[in-house]
Amino acid sequence: MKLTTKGRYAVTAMLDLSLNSDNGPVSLLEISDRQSISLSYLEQLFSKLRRQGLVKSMRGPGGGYSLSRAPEEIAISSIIMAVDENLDVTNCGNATSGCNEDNKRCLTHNLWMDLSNRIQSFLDDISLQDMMDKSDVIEVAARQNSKQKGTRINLPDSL
Amino acid sequence: MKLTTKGRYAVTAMLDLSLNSDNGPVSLLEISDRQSISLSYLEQLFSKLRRQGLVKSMRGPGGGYSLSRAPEEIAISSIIMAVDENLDVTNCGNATSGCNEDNKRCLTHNLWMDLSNRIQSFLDDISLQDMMDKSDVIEVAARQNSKQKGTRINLPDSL
DNA sequence: GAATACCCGATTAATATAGTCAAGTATTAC
DNA sequence: GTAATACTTGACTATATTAATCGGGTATTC
Repeated sequence: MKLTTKGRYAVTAMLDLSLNSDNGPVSLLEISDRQSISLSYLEQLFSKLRRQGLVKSMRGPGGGYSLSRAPEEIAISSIIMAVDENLDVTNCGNATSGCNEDNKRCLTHNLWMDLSNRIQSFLDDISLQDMMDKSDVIEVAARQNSKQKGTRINLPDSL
Repeated sequence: MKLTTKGRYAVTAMLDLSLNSDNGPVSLLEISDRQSISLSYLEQLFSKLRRQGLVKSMRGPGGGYSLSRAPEEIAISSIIMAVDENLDVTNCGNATSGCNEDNKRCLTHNLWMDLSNRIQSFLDDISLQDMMDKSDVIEVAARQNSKQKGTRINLPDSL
């Protein structure tokens, strides 16, 4: 489990998507505008999110992305892991052989794996819905929405 | 709160230090050998750890580093934060002004700060001692120790 | 005073992050 | 069916961070 800006971007984008998905699919261009994340970077992120089954894509005019399941069902951890492909946080490449065996250095491997697992299970318990429910989210989103033309709730970046 | 390999190195080194501090100060050279972390990189890390008051240094022959307080009193979070100087995980530079105000994008700022805080308080509750107490740590350390000449318990890297 | 080991700054190499560019393909609307 | 929309993909580039290296220090012990 890594916590990087990349993961933050992904969580931000997914939150934006979730908050704005009342009127059908959301295009990456919209998210790019609202969150000030470059379109191409979003494309990279959503390519991974789609392959991990977190979002569905619809092509053509009016197309875009939508959540593939309810926000209650999407854990923050799954978003972060989807874009942080590099899953092995260990130096030994998570090698099950030659690591615990033959005197290879593996003590902190276990330690870190354990810590990593605990952080992950912590993030497993926080869903997209949980984050949407936070009062300050609703406040800020509403305030920003009132200042804009569209009917959709807007989600700022700075994630 | 960021989780990077840098922080992992620091936690590894601190664990090694903690496990081997029975016979006085531990030199970085020892840690370097046991953990396969370059000496100069350790110097960089311990420079920060020392400035943050987590370790004490003693110069001269027989010198080295020692924990500045009991391992029960050292939270994993404090180690990671000591070496990850870059504390603001927000894009707006954690600006208290101009962020919540004037339509600057700051919703996910709050969200991420909250998430970051929750992760941090989670890591606040895990001490160096907690990690030392783990059974697999003791097992591996003992096994490795039995295969080496020195009397000290050895801690492998791959953190 | 020689050996040890911390201390510090500058430099470099490797990797990851973030963004760009360009050429696609599928779908919708007309 | 054609044009516009919008996703899809891959290659490429710039920047930042990470990790390591080097070369000189200073303090301390023996």
